[in-house]
Amino acid sequence: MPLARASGELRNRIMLDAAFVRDHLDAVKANCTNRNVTADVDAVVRLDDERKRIQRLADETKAKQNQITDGFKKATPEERTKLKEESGKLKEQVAGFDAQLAEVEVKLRAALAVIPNMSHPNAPVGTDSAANVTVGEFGTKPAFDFKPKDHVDLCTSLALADFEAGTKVAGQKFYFLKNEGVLLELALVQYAITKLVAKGFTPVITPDLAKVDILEGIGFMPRDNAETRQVYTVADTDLCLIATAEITLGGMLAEQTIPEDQLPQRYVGLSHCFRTEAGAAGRDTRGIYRVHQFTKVEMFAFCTPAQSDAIHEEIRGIEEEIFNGLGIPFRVIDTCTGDLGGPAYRKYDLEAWMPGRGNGGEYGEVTSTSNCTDYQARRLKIRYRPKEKKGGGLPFVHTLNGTAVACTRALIAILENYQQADGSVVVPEVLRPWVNKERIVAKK
RNA sequence: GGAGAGGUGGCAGAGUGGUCGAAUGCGUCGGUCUCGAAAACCGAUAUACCUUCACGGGUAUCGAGGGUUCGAAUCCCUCCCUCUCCGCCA
Repeated sequence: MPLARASGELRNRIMLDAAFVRDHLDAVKANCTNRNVTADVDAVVRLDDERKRIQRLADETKAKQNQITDGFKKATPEERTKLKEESGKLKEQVAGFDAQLAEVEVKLRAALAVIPNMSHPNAPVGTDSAANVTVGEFGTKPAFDFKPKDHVDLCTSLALADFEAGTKVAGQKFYFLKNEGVLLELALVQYAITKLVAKGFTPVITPDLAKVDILEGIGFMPRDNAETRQVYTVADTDLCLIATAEITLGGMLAEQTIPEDQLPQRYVGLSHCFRTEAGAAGRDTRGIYRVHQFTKVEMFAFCTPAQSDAIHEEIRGIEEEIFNGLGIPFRVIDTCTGDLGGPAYRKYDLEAWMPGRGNGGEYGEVTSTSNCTDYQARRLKIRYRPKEKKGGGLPFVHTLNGTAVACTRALIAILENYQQADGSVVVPEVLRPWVNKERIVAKK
């Protein structure tokens, strides 16, 4: 099968950052420090200067060529021979400049690629998760008068999942869902999508694979070496298994210009998610907390810069509503700068209480919502056409994403919080229309 | 997978080697007219990058990449995509 080519449009995507870096050099450097990222910011300016220099030379040479062409028609035969000769020389020069330009652009792109997005002024500053701030707590942790089981025991005793079969068929960290495990997953999907459609989100089922260019535009690094790569690549193609529908939903509008009056656009996408979990070997090996494949309902929004802060709060509110609706206790974390990753400008995590986790229960991340401002839009070339025309180019949209329901993690929280002394699990009320029972009991 | 047709500006749609960044229509914006509106008329209306304090100037772009030529939307090659028909299949 032939490899699909990267489109020319996408190829130059990261170039556009250079001017911003140049204009905010100190702020960008400080941000890298806050984010605990080592990046040669000065190299960007240096390489950008070089790029401009070469481009000017190339453009001037091309202009000369065009002049020759313009004068060709009224030239005498002798003059024409001369002009052809001259044009040939210029052509060689242009080829040289273009080659240099391509080389510098590759370097510039590489230098820009490691620079993270700027950070929200209110995001807590800190280099690791210790600096994260809890900004809200919801629900009441269940008080058990028995020793609560973890989700692995519950899955096994209630026959909701088969981990051995998963390992046999696909390897460690794969699983089969069975019985009410299946019904619960489907119910969670229905619950989330139904709720979001009612809120005006457009439902989408996305591809489970996407091209490397799209992954990179969203901020993933599929070209990393196999040891550190977070996504699966498909051999002999330029495709990856997606790690989240954020990838496909964001890519959906790549290279488009959207009229301002069509913003914001809110989508709710359903997909499978595939993660190599490179670097997580040995961690969370039990059960379905950290797996290579799971199902997720994801929110995604495209909007103007003026709208993104409010939509971020809106998405966070929806995530809270979903977990409040499920009756699961959780807390909300305002992620600190060092923990934001590359694309996020600000990020909130919802951490659900998981009574079976660790020693006597622990919080575990169940959702995450990020405002990526124009970081992804620049790379994917998603612009909007403002109502009021102003000078200088079309601005980029802002993109936001947020988990509605990550099925495996939600499943853990449900099973562990809703378990009963007799080993059964009560089905959260909002899921009963789809599960069709109030309680999951052991099979005979 | 096979055969055919086609990919041009916000949209529709001309353009088959030389002022073509691109006719025309529609749309949009501004103006005239009007008490106001419609209609009519006049004008403006692609994007990116480089350059300039600014006016402006330059380069590139007609699906993508490469080639022929002094010169390519127009000719040649490769690829991608869309449509129609056939085959196959959930």
